[in-house]
Parts: sequence; C-alpha cells; structure tokens
Amino acid sequence: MRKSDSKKADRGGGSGEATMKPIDFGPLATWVGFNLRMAQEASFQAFSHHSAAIGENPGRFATLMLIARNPGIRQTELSAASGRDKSSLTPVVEDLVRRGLVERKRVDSDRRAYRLNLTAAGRKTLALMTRAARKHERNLDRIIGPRDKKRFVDTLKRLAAEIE
Amino acid sequence: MRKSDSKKADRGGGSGEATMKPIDFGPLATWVGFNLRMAQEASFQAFSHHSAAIGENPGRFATLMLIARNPGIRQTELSAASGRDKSSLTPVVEDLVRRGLVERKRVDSDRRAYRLNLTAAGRKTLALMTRAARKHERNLDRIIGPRDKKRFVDTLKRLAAEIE
DNA sequence: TATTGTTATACTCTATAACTATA
DNA sequence: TATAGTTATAGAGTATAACAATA
Repeated sequence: MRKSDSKKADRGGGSGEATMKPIDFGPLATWVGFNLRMAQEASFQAFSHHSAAIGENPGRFATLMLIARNPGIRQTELSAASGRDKSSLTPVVEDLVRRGLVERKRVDSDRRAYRLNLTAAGRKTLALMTRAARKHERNLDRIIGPRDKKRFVDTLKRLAAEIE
Repeated sequence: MRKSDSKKADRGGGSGEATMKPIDFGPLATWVGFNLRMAQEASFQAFSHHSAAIGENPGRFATLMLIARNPGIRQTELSAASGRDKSSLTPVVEDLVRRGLVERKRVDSDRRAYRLNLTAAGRKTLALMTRAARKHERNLDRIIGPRDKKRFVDTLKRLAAEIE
C-alpha cells in the first residue's frame, strides 16, 4: 500500500496505541492561532473531499458564489473582494471560462475591463457545490452545537476584521 | 438576488470616482467554513508580520516548538505530529539544519533514522518567536474577549478533532 | 518485506513587476 | 499618468512515487 503516513496527528488526548509516544505540543496546545489553523485545515480538507465528489476544487467555490451574487462584477472588484491580487485571479477566471462556467464580456464604456457572469453550467455547478457546502456546514454545526454557533461565527468575524 | 445598488450604480462614464459598491457574499457570510478561513488568514498574516521582524518564517515556529518539547524526536514522528508527509518535512529540516538551528544525530540502534534537537541558536530563535507569539496571542485574546476565550478554543479543538 | 529519510517531480496558491491596451 | 487585466517569474507549501540504506 503506497498510501504513506496517517494524516492526523495524535494530540496526546486520546487512548491511542500503547506504543505511540504522546507528542508534547507545549504552549501551542492552548494558543488561539495554532488551533485556528488546525480547525481550518480540518474543515478545508473535509470540504475538499466533498467537492472532489462533484469534480470540483474547493477554491473555486467562493469565486463562483461571488460572481453569482454580484453579476457583472469586474475582475479587479472580485480580486479586492477575495483579498487577492488581480494577477492571482487571472488563472482562476481563465480556468472557469475555459470550462464554460463563467463568461466574460467587454464593458462598452471601458474597454479595458470585463464583466463576469455565470453561465447556465456555472449556476448548475454552483448549486451542486452549495449543496455540498450545506452538508459540510451541518456537520460543523453538529460539532459546534446550535447554541454556540452564532457567537462562534461572530468571534471569527471579529477576528478577521479586527486583527491589527 | 442582488442585494443592493443602494448606492448609485457605477455604470457609464462616472468621472473616475470609484463608487464603492458593497459586495454581496451570499450564504458565505454566515457559514462557519468561510469565516474560519478568513479568521485564520488574518491571524496567520499578522503573525507572519511579527515573525518577519525577527527574520523568521511563521511556518518554522511549530516545527521548532515540537522539536524543543520532544527532544530527540525523529523526522517521521515529527511529520506525523504536524500532519504532513515526511517528504514535506525534508526541506524544512534541511533549512533549519543549514541555518544552525537544529542538529541531527544518527540513531545507533536504527541507523536509518535521525534524532532532532535544537541547538543553542535554535533555542534562542524559538524564544524570540515565542515572545512574538505571546504578543500575537494577547492581541487575539483582546478581540475574543476573556470570557469567551476558553469556549472558543475548545470549539476549535473539537472541530479539528471531530470533523469527519 | 517494511521502514527511514531523500530525491525527482508536479501541482496549487500566492505575490511582484513589467507589459498592453485603453482611459 | 492612471487603471484593467495579462504575462513572466518566483517562492512557499504540499503531495505521490521511486529509491537507497537499513531493519
């Protein structure tokens, strides 16, 4: 079996293999930054798994959603909205256009710019991904617990907005 | 589906005034996965800034900490602990050894393996990074609020551990 | 045969800077 | 001069597969 190592770290809490020496994470174990990264990675990987089942890439999801909700958005606006440089967006849009999910139209009043819209196929794909995302979300909700969810998301939002 | 245009539309010959059209994030705005990613990115970038001031890479921090807290750890154990393939670790360890922060010693009882330890310089660097990390953490704590912190971190841990 | 760590290779995501074509 | 988008290029970070040395 060529699958190499196990993906998950044993964080020393569980009753794992008796032969497994527990790893000491030191102060990392209690720090927000580290646990934020661990949780994000786990979440991303799970969603990645879901969207692979659709034949899609999780990174495309937010882009499709932003185009769908903001029809005619221009690439520069899109790059600002997703916090990436415009040059990072070029290959992404190119891929979506090539695969027939997004169409670009020249803007008459400013012939440097394009407006982006989803095609019918793009809407179909977005719908499939949205369904997968909702399933994923239900999974996260179950772990977080319905009572804590609002406050948890609110804290995440404040972190994203207020970190120095 | 379009949320807004509550401001004047941007179309046609506005004389250079960049009208700030609010972006509609749709369901993304309320989903855990998306906000987890946003918060993690902001946190990582802030810590990245801190560690750049030391001349270090944030990605090295966890590695140094794990070696420090688990002296003599082997590369395979380290890769399992950080959830990465062993081949991903090779260039990292190589870099740390080259810069004199980590030393590798052959294991007598198993001459395929190495044991990793920090050098004095490695301990010094880790101490500096730890100081930066504590500062970063205080920053995060301030945003989260002392009352919510324990529960917040606990939820992150559960997410990392329990996502399918 | 199985495992430790390296190598070769490739893919994703990201950025900076120079470029083009407009404005 | 300034802006929209592309191209060229580079760098991190990650993975799979094949490999040599050793178990």
